[in-house]
Amino acid sequence: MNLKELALRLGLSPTTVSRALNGYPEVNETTRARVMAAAKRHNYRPNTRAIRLATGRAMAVGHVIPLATRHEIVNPVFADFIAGAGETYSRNDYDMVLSVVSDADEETTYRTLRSKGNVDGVILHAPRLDDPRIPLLREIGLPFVVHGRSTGSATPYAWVDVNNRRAFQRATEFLLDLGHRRIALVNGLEFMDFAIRRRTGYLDALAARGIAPDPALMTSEEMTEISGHRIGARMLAQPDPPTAFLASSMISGMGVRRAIEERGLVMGRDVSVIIHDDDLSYMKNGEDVPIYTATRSSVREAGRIAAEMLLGLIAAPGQEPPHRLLEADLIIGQSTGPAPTGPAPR
Amino acid sequence: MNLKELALRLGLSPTTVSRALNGYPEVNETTRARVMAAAKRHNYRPNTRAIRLATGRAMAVGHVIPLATRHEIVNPVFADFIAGAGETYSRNDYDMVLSVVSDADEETTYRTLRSKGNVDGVILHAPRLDDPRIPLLREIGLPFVVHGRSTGSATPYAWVDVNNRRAFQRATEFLLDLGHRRIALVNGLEFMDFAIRRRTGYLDALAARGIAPDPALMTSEEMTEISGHRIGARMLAQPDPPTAFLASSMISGMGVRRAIEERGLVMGRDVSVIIHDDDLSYMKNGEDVPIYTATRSSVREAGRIAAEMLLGLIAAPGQEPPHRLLEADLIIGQSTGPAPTGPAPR
DNA sequence: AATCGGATTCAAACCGCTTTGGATGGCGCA
DNA sequence: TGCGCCATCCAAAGCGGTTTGAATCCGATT
Repeated sequence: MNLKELALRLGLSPTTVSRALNGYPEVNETTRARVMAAAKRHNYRPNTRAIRLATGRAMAVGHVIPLATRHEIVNPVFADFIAGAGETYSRNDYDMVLSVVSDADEETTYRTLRSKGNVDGVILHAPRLDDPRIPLLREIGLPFVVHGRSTGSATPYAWVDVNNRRAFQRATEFLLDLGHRRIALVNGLEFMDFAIRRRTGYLDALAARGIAPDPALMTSEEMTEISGHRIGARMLAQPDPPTAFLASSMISGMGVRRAIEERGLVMGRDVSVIIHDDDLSYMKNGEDVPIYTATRSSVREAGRIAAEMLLGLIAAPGQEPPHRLLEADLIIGQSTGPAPTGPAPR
Repeated sequence: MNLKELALRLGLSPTTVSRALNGYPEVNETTRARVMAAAKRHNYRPNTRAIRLATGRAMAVGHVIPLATRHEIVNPVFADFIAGAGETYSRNDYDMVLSVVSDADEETTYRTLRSKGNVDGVILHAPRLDDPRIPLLREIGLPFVVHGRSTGSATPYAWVDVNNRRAFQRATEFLLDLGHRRIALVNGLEFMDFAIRRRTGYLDALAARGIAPDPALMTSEEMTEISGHRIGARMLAQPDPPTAFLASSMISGMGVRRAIEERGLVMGRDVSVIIHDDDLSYMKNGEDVPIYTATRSSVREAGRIAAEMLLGLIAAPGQEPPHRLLEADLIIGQSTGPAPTGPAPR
């Protein structure tokens, strides 16, 4: 059942039927009702491909998922971010098209997406320092929103980000207030923009209390359980071990916890741990009470917001690039406590 | 730059240019070379929307991601499955469109996808027992491939699945060979088809050795760390605790491990653990040597295979639905050992 | 020399919708 | 009665490709 056929049955022209269905004013309300009814009755759905060609809009947005060729890692937060964004898209009748692409091909992908007209805009994931994709997208004129920010980028751009600096600053302050002085930072890879900001927040808080950072307490690695465990174990074996850890993700936090418990110590009593919690649906920080004290910010919510921003940008191009800074909550769990006085047990 | 304009510059008709670019035989090779060169020079890319309308094909496949409304869980294996499938799609110039949809709207989504012509086929995720989506898709005539299987489904359908039954049977046998007699099953929710099959494999292995299953050792919950921990703790506190655990995912296995260590026991020495390892890129089972003994099957590879199967189905419809059963590897890690003789320590 | 057939090329229809630029008809008003 | 103005509807021209059916060219065949 297509428009022409429906029009035929109604004894109307395709023009009128199209207008009736799309809510244009120049059609009699009685007629509109008739058309609507007939459309429903015959289960008519306009062909998306035709709409797209006729309107020149793709009614789709792209998410280009870079596959770091070296370690082939798929970022675990994607699933939730996309779930959030997806809700927004379906509500607005947009398709979400994903391109999984090795990062060598990323530039080509954007250019192709643009010239073939597959999408009306894209979300940029996992930005780095002075990310070259930002000027690229600007140059080819494809509307985009960055999930995160890119320190050093000269081009203005739209973004949605968590206030990572402030989150880690607050977390550090919280630990300092509990009396901790040796606080380890288990950070993600620092070519990623968010990792840099987190470190800055950590350093700022230390500096404000006049505490010199100890390089031996600062690491920057992939955020896996293994890596968290290795780092935790190594640091706790030091002569002057940290009494608290600040971990960039729940997963690495779990590794740290394992290292703590392996030494017969108790998390929250002997050693404190704060993690950053993306509030992933398949990785909850406890069921009712949080296990870990955490800086929490829902990545799913970020997805929703980024998607809305992008649709706005597509609808009204040429405006000043908007942005949104989300504050993370500091939620108190059972993994933190006052710094132990005296020598550590064992 | 579009086809008409390119044709104009070349002094050819759009017909010829189109044919030259698409490799049709009825065009002089000299002309073809000229056309190709001009296309490259002017950076011509045919407009996808026009191709789609003209050919009647969407050149896109859909992945409908159900969002269980109750717990709003995004399945953590999606990211990797999709990464695998995505590679296949880009190689074949197909788009991957994701619809995130609450499972109440799932039927509508499939029907809409079909009648609006957004996709040429879909991948069905997370099948349940006698899954109603299978006859639905068959009825509306949308080609599809199921990731997993659906016990009890009368309609034939295409699928790609891991041999879950056999994997868990082998894992159980392995533990039995090590002398374990009280083996706990920490299974996923058993309305999911894969969970049922895993339990069957476990039961089969026990039965083959004449061991009666103990309901107190069999659980079926969401596969989270918390849940694994709770189950592990409860079971280990029983009067006659299990000496081994079989966990349906690495995450729940991590919870079990924590419960073990909390009791001062050592995994692999006092209590054995086998997990199922989907080989997720962000959740590796150890770096060089595996930590957990595991039944391993790459979900990313499954994505690749399912995507290829679907593209095949789209290209040649009406054939007998193909399927592919992937065997899981049983890889030996450090989490298993001979059953302790005598009473458990402590 | 006339005919034939293969190799090339082209004009035009078509895919299913939107949108522009009129037509048509009824009604109020001078 | 004549005119202008709305309200309503329609024919036709796109959108940018693919594909059908036919034309043209040319060397080969008879």
